[in-house]
Parts: sequence; C-alpha cells; structure tokens
Amino acid sequence: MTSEPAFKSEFLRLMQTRGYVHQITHPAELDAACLAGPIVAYIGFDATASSLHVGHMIQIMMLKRLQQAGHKPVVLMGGGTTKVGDPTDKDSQRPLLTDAQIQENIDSIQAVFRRFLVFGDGPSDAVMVNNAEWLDRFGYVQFLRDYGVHFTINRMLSFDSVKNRLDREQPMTFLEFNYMLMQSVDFLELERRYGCVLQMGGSDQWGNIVNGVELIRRVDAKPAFGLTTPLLSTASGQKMGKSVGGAVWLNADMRSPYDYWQFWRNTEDADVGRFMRLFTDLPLEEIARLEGLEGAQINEAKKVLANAATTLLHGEAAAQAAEAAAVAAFEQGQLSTDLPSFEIPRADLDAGVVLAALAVDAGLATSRGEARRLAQGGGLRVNDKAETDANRTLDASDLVDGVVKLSAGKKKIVLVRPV
RNA sequence: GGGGGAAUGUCCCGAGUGGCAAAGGGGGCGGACUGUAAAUCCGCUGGCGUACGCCUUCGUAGGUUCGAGUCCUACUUCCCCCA
Repeated sequence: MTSEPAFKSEFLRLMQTRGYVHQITHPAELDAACLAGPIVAYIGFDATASSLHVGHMIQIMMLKRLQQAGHKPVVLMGGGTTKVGDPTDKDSQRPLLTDAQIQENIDSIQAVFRRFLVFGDGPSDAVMVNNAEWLDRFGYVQFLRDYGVHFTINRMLSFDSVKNRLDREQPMTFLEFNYMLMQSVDFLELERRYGCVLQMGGSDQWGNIVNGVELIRRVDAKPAFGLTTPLLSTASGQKMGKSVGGAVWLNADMRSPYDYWQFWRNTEDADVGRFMRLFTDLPLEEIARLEGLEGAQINEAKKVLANAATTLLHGEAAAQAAEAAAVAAFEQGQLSTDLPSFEIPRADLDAGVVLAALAVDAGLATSRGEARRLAQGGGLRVNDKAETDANRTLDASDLVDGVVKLSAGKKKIVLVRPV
C-alpha cells in the first residue's frame, strides 16, 4: 500500500485520487520522472479470448488517464506470451491456443482501444505493439544466454504465481514457468524501442512487473517503474466482472450495449463512488455529490454511472438507447425495441415451439433441464406471466404486439421476434 | 532407488461402509422482502425424455464382481519419510 499522498505530478495525483494505485515500485522517482516530461508506459493484454471483458476496464482506463495527463500509452498485445500462457491465478494449465486463434483474437480485441485512446505518431499518441514481433524471433539457446542468466530459480519460486500452484499441489510446466521471463523481456524491449519506463497492471501482476523492472535496471542500467492496481472486488467481496449471464465482454457482438449498461446499473450501493472514479470521466466533485445520495435515490447515481461507462465504450447513442429500454422495461413495465431480441422463423412459431427449447435457444438457459427447473421455481415468464410448465407449446397466439416477451428472473429479458 | 499417502459431482473446497446421480459447504441461478442495491429467509444446481425411465460422471487404462468412487493391477501427477 502506498500511503504518500503528496504526489506532485498530475498523472500520479490523478491515479491516486481516483483510486487506481495499489503498489508502486519507486514512488518518489516515478513522480519526478512524470514531472520532468512525458513518459512512456505500457500494459500488456493477453489474447486468450476474442474480446476483453470488464475486468480489463481498469487497465484500459489507466492508459486513458495516462494519455489525459500528457503521457504516451503503449498497448502491448500478447501475441507471443499467449502462446505460453500466464500461470497467474490459474489452477492448472489451459489448453494452448494455435497461432491462428491468437491472431484472430488480437484482431477482434484491438478495436476497443480506439474508443479510449488516440493513436498516432505524436508524443502522447498511443501505440499498439505485439510482443510476437520479438519473442517469436528468439532461438532457445540465445534466449537462455541473454536473459536466463538474470533470473534465479530461488527468486522465481518465491513469487505468488508459482507458489500458489505449488501449494495447491498442481503441476506447473516448464513452459508456464517461463512466462515471467517473457514478460520481463517485453518490458526491456519496450524500454529499448520506445523508452518505456513504466509498466502497469493488476496487483496479481506485481511479481511479473517487478521482474521486468529489475531486468531493465540491471541490463541497461536505466530507470524503470511498476505500478499495480488494487484487486477489484465488489463491496460485498465478490470478484468483479461477472453478471447475470456470464462474463461481461466489451465487444458489442458478444455482449450488447444494453447488457453492458445493465451491468453498471446493477452496481452495489457501496461501490458506486469508487466505480465512478475508476470507470468514468465525471469530475470528482460531481461524484462526491452522487455517491452521497441516500436510500433509493442512489439509483439515480447508478444510472449516471451506467450512462457514462456505456458512453465511453459504445458511444452516447447506444447508452441512451440502453437507458431508455431499461426505464421502459423496469420503471414503466413496457417493451422497448432496444431490448435484446431473438429471431425465430415464422413457420416454426406457427407450428408451435416448446417453451423450454425456446428458452435455451434464446440464451436464457443452457439446457432444457435448466429451463424446466427455472420454470418450476417460478423464474420463467412469458409476457410477464410466470409459467411453471416449461413443456407447454408457444405459437402465434402468444404474440403480443408482434413479439413474445420471455424473461428469466427479473433482469434477463429477450424479445422473441418471428421473421 | 525404497516405503507411505493423495487425486471425488470438469467453478472451488470437501464427506463417502461394494448397491451412488454420490453428504455438506462456498459460488452460481431462481423466489420472497426491497430500490433492478446489500443483508436475510426459501428453493434449484450432470444431460435427455411429459413420464415408471435412459445415458454420462469420482486422475488414466484394464481387471474382479450380478453390481465398483469404494476391491485388484499398471500408468500419470502431487505430498511425506528413508537413500
């Protein structure tokens, strides 16, 4: 924990007051460096899925803050490191992705950054790099000679990412064991290419980051710093990032803007202020006022949070549409065309569809059995009426204003639309 | 190299006498209460079938048995002791 409140540089002050800072390697030195002129900093993202999720938002926002303070952000795509797989926080090894899958993921992830950062060649313009550029080129022996000498097994074994795996009696392969070196080499490479002096990341990355800092200081005798964010959990102690229906992806084709808006709207009372500081550009005074709202009024603050966060990612129009749909659905009990929808061939509907099967197809349940159980528990609704028999057949007579409103629980709603 | 122990519902932890779809937690999902919050209480939590039911699950592969998570053999990984 860093307790020194008196940062002089705009960047660190911003980071501190908005709640991004957990640990910093050399706080005073870094502060001085930020004050002296624009610095270059990076955060790495692995390409394990075709989209990033809300759990990555804090990192993306940090890069944005960095740019806001006049510094240069580097987005590092882990094309090379993903081939090895970061063992941090994992119980066992994940299946290895193919080069083609990784490249596909990278292509699909990239777009999100353009919404948050300005890319270009200027001094504070963001740059995107793929560490496959250098990691892929190393020969094994060369890699060992150049970098292996700077790492001791004794030290590596002491890092949490390794220790956890050993403590849990789970195997850790030599491949994964090397991840740490590769991440350190990334930092060094970025230092050489761009003069990058700072690596940021989640608190679980501390070990990996510190290694890179030490490598640079040792090999190139240059200053290097690390900064980590607190582990984000909700006020009631849950890991942040999941919501009704699984991971909250950032790509619109994987999670609709409406769902994204809902995710923020469902924030716990106690988290509203913290999340507004971290995930929106709202001024601090405004946030202080909003988070001070009492009782049910804090719901207004949640809407502000949802609007601001959704606007950053999906744009203002999408945010407004999401809000309108939510207000209509939750506050007025009406339908809105902006609610998520599912299309079904008209002929199928005319022939009759089993409710359980439809619920599965529409994504409200993962199996018919689950849909049936959901119905028995009173959680499945057709046009707002609880339907306990999931075996009943729906047909055209169930259409209301041209759609069937299907809901699982109070928050998952899908409009079934015949086409 | 020798000896002893461990791996369980593929989210996690964890009980399990040869008859087990397998105790109990946590988590997740639903319901009630509220404010689309938290806390609390209740229900559900392998797949398929309307259903007596069928199928797939206890590290991997074989075997004994009417029947195996439970017994035997080999293998894999991990832990402990001796060398």
